[in-house]
Amino acid sequence: MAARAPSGTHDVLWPESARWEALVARFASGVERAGYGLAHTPIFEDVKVFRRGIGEGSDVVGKEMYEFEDRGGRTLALRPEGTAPMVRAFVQHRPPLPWKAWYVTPAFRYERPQAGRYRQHHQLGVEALGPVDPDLDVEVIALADGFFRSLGLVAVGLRLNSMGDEVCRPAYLDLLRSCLLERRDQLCPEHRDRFEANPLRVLDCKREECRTATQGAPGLSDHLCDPCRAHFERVRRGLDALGVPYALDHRLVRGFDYYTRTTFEFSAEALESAQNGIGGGGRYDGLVEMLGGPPTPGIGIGIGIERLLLACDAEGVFPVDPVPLDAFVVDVVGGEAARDITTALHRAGIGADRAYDNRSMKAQLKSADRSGARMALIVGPDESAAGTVSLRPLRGSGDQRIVPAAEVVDAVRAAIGDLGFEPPAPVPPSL
RNA sequence: GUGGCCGUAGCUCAGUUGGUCAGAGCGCCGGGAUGUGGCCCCGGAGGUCGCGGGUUCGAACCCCGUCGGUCACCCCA
Repeated sequence: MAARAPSGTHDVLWPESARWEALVARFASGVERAGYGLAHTPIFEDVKVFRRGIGEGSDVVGKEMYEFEDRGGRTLALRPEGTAPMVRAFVQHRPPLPWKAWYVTPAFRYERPQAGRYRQHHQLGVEALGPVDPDLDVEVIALADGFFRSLGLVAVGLRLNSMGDEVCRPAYLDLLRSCLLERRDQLCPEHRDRFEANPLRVLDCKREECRTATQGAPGLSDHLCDPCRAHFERVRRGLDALGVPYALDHRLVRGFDYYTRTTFEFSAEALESAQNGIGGGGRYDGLVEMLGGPPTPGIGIGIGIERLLLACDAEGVFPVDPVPLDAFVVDVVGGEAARDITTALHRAGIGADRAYDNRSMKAQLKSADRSGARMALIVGPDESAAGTVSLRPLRGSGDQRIVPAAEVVDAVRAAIGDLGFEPPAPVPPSL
């Protein structure tokens, strides 16, 4: 049996990997322009980092974590999401507030794979700690919105809700519980006997029974305390002012316990598969304390790279454009010329590849063509004897010509311009 | 964790009611070309038909199991 990647994981090979790089770069330029700095944190953490914040009762902590014990007896877990580790890093280092950071990371969850859902997926995200300012919520949401649009995506929906805080949420939950108790018989079998622990789940249930049973149920956003209501209104006003479209959705419930106040979810409407959530996040004003830090509010968003790319495919946007090589060296007289010329080109900052194993000219030129290189540099018996190289354009227009071997680097550089391409960027001398 | 569908060459797939059914296209390698890629033509390599049992005179084709893939539920990115 041939080895293969574990279930739910996947390899990202060239040229798809180029698209990933471009996506990350696009995100980075957007958020760094807004003052967010890149942070790398370990891929695994003490399992408590996740248990405390995400919540023991959540599916992610309860049954989806990749947990393991290391040789020292520590119980660790591969990160199932990006926020908790970032907050842990904040608690540990206490950078000055406000702390605005972004990340790109794999995330691991033991779930049954399906379209747009993987056991290892990758997320881009930002976290902003310190301010309670609703404009910070607006900033984070607007950054994500702008990022999606910059990719060319059009069919992206944004749903918005408020989870309240420790003041108003408990009271609301009691209200909702009693309401559900009255209509218990109308709920779906799944929730009939288990809405006590997390009644919000019922609002999020997609079954027809629960849908109709909760038709007139109270929405959390209608039962917010004054500070939460004011915060929510200012977030909405900010989004309105910036022209970021959204829909209020009091059924929007997110699976992590740490969320307070503003929560939101971006979905790709162009995706026909079930998993169309491309980004989600919200405020977590109690999370820093849960992880042992001083009371510090915060807000963040996580964006799924795989799903985002699927959404781009569905809309036919954000295509890959791999950077082509400048030259491909064809050497049919032993290979020493290929070795020397490609190295000289590399040292000069010019992209060059070559054929190996002394194959036929036809085969080498075929490789040259497939490589996408802009020109072939041919060294055959004639050139070898004359101390020259034949420069044959493969892309663009131009005639084949013969140049002295000693001047091949300059000739290639000149030819790049002649063929109408951008000149190669200068490279550090060490390369 | 539960359920539907699927599992034939590197890739996409044909394979009629079980009896030359081990194939095609693409890709790959080589040749046609007097040293010159892309198009075309010719040839070649490559598969214990996921694996293990069973039924049968005979199974890629039927049955059971198993592994893998895929989609959906759940949940999330």
